Amino acid sequence: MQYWLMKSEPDEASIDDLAHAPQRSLPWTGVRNYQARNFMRDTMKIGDGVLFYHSSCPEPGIAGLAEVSSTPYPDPTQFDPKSPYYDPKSTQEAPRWLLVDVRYVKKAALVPLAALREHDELADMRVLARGNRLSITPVTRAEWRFITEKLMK
DNA sequence: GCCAACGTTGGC
DNA sequence: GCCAACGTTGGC
Repeated sequence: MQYWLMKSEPDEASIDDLAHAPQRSLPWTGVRNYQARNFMRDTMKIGDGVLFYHSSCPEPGIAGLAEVSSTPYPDPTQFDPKSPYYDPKSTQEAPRWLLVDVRYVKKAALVPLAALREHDELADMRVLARGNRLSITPVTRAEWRFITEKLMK
């Protein structure tokens, strides 16, 4: 059992969108970074905890909790020429991009990015590192507990 | 809209 | 394999 922080632009997929999706679950489409893909393909397991983070929006921060709800499979958007995530170099035989499904667990009062920065316990979080752009980052059990028990009440 | 930081591409 | 140029991310 591991923990993750996954960024999503709320204009694309917000915590509310996830809550109202069929089965309260959505495929995590659009990741086009190899490191983030590798986390989904190689490391994530069903049931892993997810901090659902809203990025590129007026109030960036952790908006709720989710969980990994599938094993990895090819991201269908890579094969769709009309999709902004279309990848002409990928093939059905050797798909380049794999994803997992993520299921809603709960919505919480937003824990803003600025609030995360206030706590020494979270100082090593990858998402807080200068220049961080990785959309999926591992979270330690201690960080997970601190955020879910102390900051999400 | 700005711009720092980063990942990817492609010429050599 | 190097590295400059380019495109993207994402907070502010």
